[in-house]
Amino acid sequence: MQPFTKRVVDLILAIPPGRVMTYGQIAEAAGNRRGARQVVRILHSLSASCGLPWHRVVNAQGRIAFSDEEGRFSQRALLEAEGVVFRADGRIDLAVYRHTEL
DNA sequence: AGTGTGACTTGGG
DNA sequence: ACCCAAGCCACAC
Repeated sequence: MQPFTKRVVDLILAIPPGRVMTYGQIAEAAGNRRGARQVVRILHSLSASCGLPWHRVVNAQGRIAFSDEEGRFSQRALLEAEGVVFRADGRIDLAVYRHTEL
């Protein structure tokens, strides 16, 4: 496993319940500001096998980055279960829930 | 080897 | 608010 990948995984695992991080933020924290898509791929490929909390990762607009209807529903349900409140337009307030890596 | 695509981001009009 | 172009990078065909 590459260093970048490990960093990304660690960062995601370090997100406390009720908080979220954006792809770009994770990528930057992991050392590659332009690696948002890489983060996406990692999540997509490892969440299934490693039980990563993919639901705590959203796009820069505070919206669930998912094309699948079921996936979005699941993620919303999981986040709400952790205390995250969604706005009327289906977004979450990043100013409140964004987890900064210290 | 070349091309297209995506669970992205940022910046400009 | 919305749409679009460019940047970046791994993977599938």
